[in-house]
Amino acid sequence: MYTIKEVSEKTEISEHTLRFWAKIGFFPFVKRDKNNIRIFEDADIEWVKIVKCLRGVGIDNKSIKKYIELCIKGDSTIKERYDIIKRTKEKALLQLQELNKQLELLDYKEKYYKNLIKTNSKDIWNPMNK
Amino acid sequence: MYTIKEVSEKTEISEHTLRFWAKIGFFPFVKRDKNNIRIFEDADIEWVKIVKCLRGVGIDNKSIKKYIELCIKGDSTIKERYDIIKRTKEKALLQLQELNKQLELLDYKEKYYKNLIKTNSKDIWNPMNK
DNA sequence: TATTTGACTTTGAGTTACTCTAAGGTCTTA
DNA sequence: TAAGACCTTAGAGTAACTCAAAGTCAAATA
Repeated sequence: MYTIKEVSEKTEISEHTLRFWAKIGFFPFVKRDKNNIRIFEDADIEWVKIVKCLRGVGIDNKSIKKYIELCIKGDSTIKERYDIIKRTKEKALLQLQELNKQLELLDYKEKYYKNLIKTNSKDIWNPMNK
Repeated sequence: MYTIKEVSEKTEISEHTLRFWAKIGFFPFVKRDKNNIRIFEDADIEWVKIVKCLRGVGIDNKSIKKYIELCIKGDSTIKERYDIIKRTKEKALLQLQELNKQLELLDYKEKYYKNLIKTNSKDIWNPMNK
């Protein structure tokens, strides 16, 4: 059983964001104690990680909410949930490609600047080198 | 020489966003024709791609603006620009790790659902499986 | 020639997803 | 009993788009 602060530390999601996610219905299973304080179980932490994963690959909050509702609805929605996960994975793979391209560009620029500094030469006006 | 529409197609950045970026000073080198229409050169396209790359790895607009100003300032800022690129690259590498972790989770879930469908079994209430 | 089409312009409002502040309740420790 | 560390909520503020409205201009079509 964890407080929101502990969940924040475990998941690396800020308390603010966790409360915001709670408010918009991302944690329908989290109980409260007699003082109205949220008590997260281990299973809730896993749930937070899933939400973090979906947000992390750019799924918007409305779609995440929809997925959560499908989970609650039960077995009849398994196929639909499978499709969502599959599409999300495909999206994430595209992001991976994009990120690798960006890393290549950053690597090129890092080396360019490093060489400029080492040889004490002047920068040439060419956007590729900026 | 390209119109904003062509730049949008070449860079996969919406015209809206390109105009927004222009407004906040991301393209200080783009000229206008006699009708006040922006004319992008090949070098400007490269520049757009660099901005896209920096935004893509989550650098905020204020920091991008600062980097652009350092570029304009000239050779005295080379070391500072090198540091920015280096830190950005490190940030992107962390994102790559994170994305790979997320892909692992999505892959696990995809397989889980696939198996549920194949064996026509029931979902077990466990957040790892949602 | 007139008008319609389509690309461009600007300003400014709307949206998403946080992010933060203020005001306040409860519990433990000095 | 008061300070400190937790927690709560409502609501304001922010970043980065995203879109709509209103308008200019030039080429293509009736």
